[in-house]
Amino acid sequence: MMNKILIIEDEAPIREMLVFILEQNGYQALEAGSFEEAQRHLVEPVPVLILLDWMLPDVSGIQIAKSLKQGDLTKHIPIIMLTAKGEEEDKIKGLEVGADDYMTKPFSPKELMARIKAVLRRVAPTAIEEAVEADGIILDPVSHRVTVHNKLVELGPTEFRLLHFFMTHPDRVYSREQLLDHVWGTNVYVEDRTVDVQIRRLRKAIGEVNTMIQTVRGSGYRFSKTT
Amino acid sequence: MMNKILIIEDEAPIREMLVFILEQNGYQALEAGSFEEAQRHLVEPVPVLILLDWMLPDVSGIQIAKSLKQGDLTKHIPIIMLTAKGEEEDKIKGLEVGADDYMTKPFSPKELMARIKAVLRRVAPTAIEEAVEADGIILDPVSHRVTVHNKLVELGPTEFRLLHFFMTHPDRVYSREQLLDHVWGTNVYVEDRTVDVQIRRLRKAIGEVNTMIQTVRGSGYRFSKTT
DNA sequence: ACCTAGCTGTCATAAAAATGTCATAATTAT
DNA sequence: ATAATTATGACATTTTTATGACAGCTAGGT
Repeated sequence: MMNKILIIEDEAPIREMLVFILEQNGYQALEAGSFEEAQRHLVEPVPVLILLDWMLPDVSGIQIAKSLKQGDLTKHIPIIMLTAKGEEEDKIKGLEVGADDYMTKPFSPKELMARIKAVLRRVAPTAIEEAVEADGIILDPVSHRVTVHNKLVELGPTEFRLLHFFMTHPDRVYSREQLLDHVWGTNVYVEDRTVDVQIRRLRKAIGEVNTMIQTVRGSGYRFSKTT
Repeated sequence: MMNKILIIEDEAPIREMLVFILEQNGYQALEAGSFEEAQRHLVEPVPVLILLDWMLPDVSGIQIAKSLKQGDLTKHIPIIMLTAKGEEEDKIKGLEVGADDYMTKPFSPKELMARIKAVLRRVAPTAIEEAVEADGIILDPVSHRVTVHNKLVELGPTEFRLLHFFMTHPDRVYSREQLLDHVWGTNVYVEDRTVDVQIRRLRKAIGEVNTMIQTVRGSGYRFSKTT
């Protein structure tokens, strides 16, 4: 995962505390004491979120937020404003300018992480999860159910993802490595042969229609209605 | 409260004006230039209202309204149509298809907000106050009572809200985080695992029918009559 | 202000399910 | 027949969920 989060905050102690919390939670923290410093982090690959202090010495938070929301590269990056207590009315301005949330200092690590996750969740709505159908197999990502000829089938998480991938990418051979990338996710270290085993489990689970999961000797596997 | 309102309007200037007005009034504005773009906003948590332009380049407003009123997720979202002057007869069609109100461009911010509030006021009670039933479970928000096979069941506040949410959103998997968002409310910071515990309490409280509260390993929980 | 009872969130631990790997059998290609 | 490749069953480990216990909190009552 290793998502990058940019911190724009002039006070070093607070910044370091934020870094600590973020790294503790599996994020990569980028530090900037000013808007200028921040620039060098605003290049590809761009951070997924920005924590922006409201009170900065030179440029005000409002201006930074505004210019962030104008740049093509940065306009879609959600911003969480950090304000001191009692700057309530800044909240209004902040949200107007395009901040996605704001947080009053001091705050707990728990609150910080909760807000970050909430914002990220809000910004990246789950893709259009449409049900897929193929020759009697129906897979519905919304209810997370799979039926074969209208009979419910129990699948483990990996089997489910594997079948979903196959059904959305039919008539195409995928090597074991490719399947690992797509279904298991990148940077997962497992044996190629593990794919074979999951394929077998999936075939067993879906019964007769498993003829659609085809072995392509020397190449990998393919999902297809025709043999 | 941060209610989301979705704007479907192809002309950017008008859209931006709407955004400005809405945010000024404490709503969160979502923008879409086409029906397609709108899709990505039509996922949980769903907007509370949709402002829909009548004249869109590709699909007509009527069609959009129609398909919105068919989707399970979207059918209860009120729609305000935006029409140009002189398209009077469209009003008829619009209301037929399920629009809740319509407004002729140009309009003042005051009028816009007034209509939005009126529509929300009109819609809210029916949506929220209605009793829900599912396979022997009856939950009545008005009397705040729950019966299972006509026997009264005692629920704590959180259990009640959780059950209510499930019953009004059946056959859908929700992650722990999503449940926290919907049932506990945003800006509440509790552990994911807390959901497990409340689920257990709710299951224990409702007795045999707890088979409807289903664990979906690796994904979350689901409420459904069928297993 | 001081109790009390009910709710809630968290933690520790138990239980269950899923997963990766290996050894071996079966199949296919050369 | 031999080598290469895939299928399968078994098993240990890891991951995920269920459960019980407990302490803090809150609202209502005295």
